[in-house]
Amino acid sequence: MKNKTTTISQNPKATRDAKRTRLKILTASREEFSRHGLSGARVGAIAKSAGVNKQLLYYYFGDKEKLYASVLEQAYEELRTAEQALNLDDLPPKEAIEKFIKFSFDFLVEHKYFVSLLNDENLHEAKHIKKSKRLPLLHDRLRTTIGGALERGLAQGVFKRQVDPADLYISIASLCFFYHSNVFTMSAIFQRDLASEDEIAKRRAHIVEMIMGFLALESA
Amino acid sequence: MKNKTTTISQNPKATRDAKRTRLKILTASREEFSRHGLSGARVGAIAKSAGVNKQLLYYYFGDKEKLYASVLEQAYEELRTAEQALNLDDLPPKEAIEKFIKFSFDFLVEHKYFVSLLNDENLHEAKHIKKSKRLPLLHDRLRTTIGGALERGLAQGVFKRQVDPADLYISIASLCFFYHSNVFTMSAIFQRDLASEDEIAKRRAHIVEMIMGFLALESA
Amino acid sequence: MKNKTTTISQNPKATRDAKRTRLKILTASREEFSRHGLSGARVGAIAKSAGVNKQLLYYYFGDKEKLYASVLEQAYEELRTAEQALNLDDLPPKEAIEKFIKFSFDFLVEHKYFVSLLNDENLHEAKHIKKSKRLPLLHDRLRTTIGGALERGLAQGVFKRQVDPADLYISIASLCFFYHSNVFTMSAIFQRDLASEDEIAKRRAHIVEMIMGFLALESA
Amino acid sequence: MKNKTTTISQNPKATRDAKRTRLKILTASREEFSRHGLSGARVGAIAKSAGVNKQLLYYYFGDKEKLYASVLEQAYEELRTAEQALNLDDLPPKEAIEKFIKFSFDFLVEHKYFVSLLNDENLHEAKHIKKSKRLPLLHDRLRTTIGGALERGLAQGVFKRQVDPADLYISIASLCFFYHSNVFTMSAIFQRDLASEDEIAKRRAHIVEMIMGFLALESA
DNA sequence: CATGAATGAGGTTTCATTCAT
DNA sequence: GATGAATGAAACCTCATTCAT
Repeated sequence: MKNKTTTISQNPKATRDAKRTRLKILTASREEFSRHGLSGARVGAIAKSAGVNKQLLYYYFGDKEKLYASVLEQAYEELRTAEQALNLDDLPPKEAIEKFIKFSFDFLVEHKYFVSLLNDENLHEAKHIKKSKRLPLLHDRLRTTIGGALERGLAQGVFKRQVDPADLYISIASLCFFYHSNVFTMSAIFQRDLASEDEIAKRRAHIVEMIMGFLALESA
Repeated sequence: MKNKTTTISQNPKATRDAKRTRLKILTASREEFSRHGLSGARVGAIAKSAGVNKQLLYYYFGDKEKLYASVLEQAYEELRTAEQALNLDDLPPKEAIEKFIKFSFDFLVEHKYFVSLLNDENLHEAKHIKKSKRLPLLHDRLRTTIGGALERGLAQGVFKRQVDPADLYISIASLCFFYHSNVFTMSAIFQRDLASEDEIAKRRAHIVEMIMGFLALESA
Repeated sequence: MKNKTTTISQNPKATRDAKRTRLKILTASREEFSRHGLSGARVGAIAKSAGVNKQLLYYYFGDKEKLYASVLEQAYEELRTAEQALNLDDLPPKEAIEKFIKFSFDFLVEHKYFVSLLNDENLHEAKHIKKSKRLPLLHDRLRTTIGGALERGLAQGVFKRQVDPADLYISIASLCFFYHSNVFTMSAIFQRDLASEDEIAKRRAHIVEMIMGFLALESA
Repeated sequence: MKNKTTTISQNPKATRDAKRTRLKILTASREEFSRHGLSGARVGAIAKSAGVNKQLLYYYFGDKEKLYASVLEQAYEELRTAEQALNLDDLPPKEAIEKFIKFSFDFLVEHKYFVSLLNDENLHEAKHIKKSKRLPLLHDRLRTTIGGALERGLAQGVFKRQVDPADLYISIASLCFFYHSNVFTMSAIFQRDLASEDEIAKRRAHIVEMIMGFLALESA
């Protein structure tokens, strides 16, 4: 009786498994919201692709907007969790920052939905993630990690300038995020397929060089 | 026929002035689309805020999506026109690039709708602007201008590395665009108001320094 | 051009006649609301029986609840208008009161929807008619009329007691309204068909006698 | 088996006590149905306020409508039981009738839900209470009681007219019921708070006077 | 006796769009 | 060039009810 929940989750074919159902809904929602945005997404489409009754979305998440907020929170958590798994604190400063840049870039390649979700959330002035209490905490840890690497690098002389870790983070995020975020309009305008593997690899290198160069350069 | 339009536009209160009406609709649409995206925008809201009958939107633009495409095209034209007015070709290379960076940043401060419109269009994989024939042309001129400055700078020794003008453009755009595009989520997560005048000014300087530093640094 | 509206309303078959359409909706709504109450009524059923598109109800009335409020207001107006057409002020006091009682009773026989509408509105604690500004005014006139008859009767000695016109009105309304309002439960419990013509006529006489007797009796 | 229930009801905290659970559901239902009517009531709301699982309502009562019928029957029984506890047969005729009037009025003050329930049941043309077999029986006794008092009063000369007990009952019920039933719309229209203690006391006296006066008056 | 998970039908409302003038 | 009236499809959401345990 005690391990009832455990028992059920061990059964992958159980139909009455709340956790599994919740997750199926969340995954389907992420896909739909990232493809069409909050207002373009269709509750019916989510239910269908999750293979559940429409009403179940309401049963578990209340309404469309709360479901959207849950998707956002989950997406951010995924990012932060992966970041922490990098163990940057154990690396020498240059390696740490470089690894972080590459990770930031690659994460977006592998989680394309993240870009669209965030853009759409910005359209709504971040009102959904503002409600989350967990997210700022997760971010604090990241800031400490980057800040630590920068300080160590400065002490060891491999970095030449004092940089606010948040500022650096924003620059890295800018360079990584924009490319994926605007790949369609840029490709259209430059008439050049920026989504090709070659272009992506080139860009990745370009970003690493720009950031590392910046840190290695004495401030004016 | 020719002076008919002229005559009418001289009368600012004319109700039956096609050009004026078209413009009113376009302006209202830009606002609505940038605030809510294509699917979040409401045709009725546009008509109301433009002060015209809903049916007129259809009369002038066909349907919602064509109206959206018109707004996008107009927005891009505005940007490119302003860029050309900078006359970068007449400036020394460093001044030219620096001026371009600052312009790119400031334009987004003053035209916030541009950021949202572009993000939303990327959600739709740029399918609307792909239809435009004018936009690539406008862009070519820009590439030439930046490329020219880079070459002159390299020849004069003020820039130390060979850079593809498109790559540079993307980096500049990344750094400028992302900050405005993601100001809400970043503010929420960092719990710091990145939309304040101070933060914006700091960011602007940071970007200029990063790009100019990059160009001045010998490639690894 | 000027008498455009007039012209249209003269055409009984016009499809694009706002006034006629509004009225059709209102009539169908009155029927549906009186039969099923606010929450039991179906917007779709109203549209169907009015012979119009569902959306049109929203176009004209905003939402279900505003439509309900309009129905209530219209129903009350009908009652008050009919009351005023009685010209009670021109009659001797006894005749006036008696005519009023009979009218009050008969009105409910002929406008059965009125009873149900009012009962349902009381379930909602009169929140819809509270919003109406016209209704209290209409009622004031009635109070004056009844008050006048009572005073004249007292002066002439045909009535023996001083009665607050509002109190009398409530008593009359009670006796008339309840019978129609509770005809179903009473019939069920007494196992006697109180809706038959005979019973109704008997009741009508009984009420007149009770009220007139009361007024003729010296107060204890 | 017999004393099982007894045993359990001695334990007031038992969760598995059928009788207690049934009663909790019934009480919650009475509240919900009287507030919102049959169609406005929500099964989920009842379950929640009864503190039980929704499915239990179905287990005990079959469906929403049967639950509604049970509530109605219980309410009526409460009324008739209280009426019989008055022991009117043991009183002199005038006292008996007067006591009955006052009781009828006060009962509705203290059991406001009764008014709403009955109104709503009339909206449904009494179809639920029609199914009850007990209710007519209960009513017969009442008729006999009132009839007895009327006859005795006539014989003793304190009442001056022959009145059908059912007719008298209806008049009393009308005057008592309507006031509570329509207190909201009447207050709104007269712009006077008829729910205040003063108004209620005044009304109660008025009704007693009107009925007793009627009985004391020789028929025309 | 009791519960949480799940469903299907249908409810109100919104939306882009078209018709008739 | 401009309007108000009207539509059909589909959106979100709610509801009473049943299933599986």
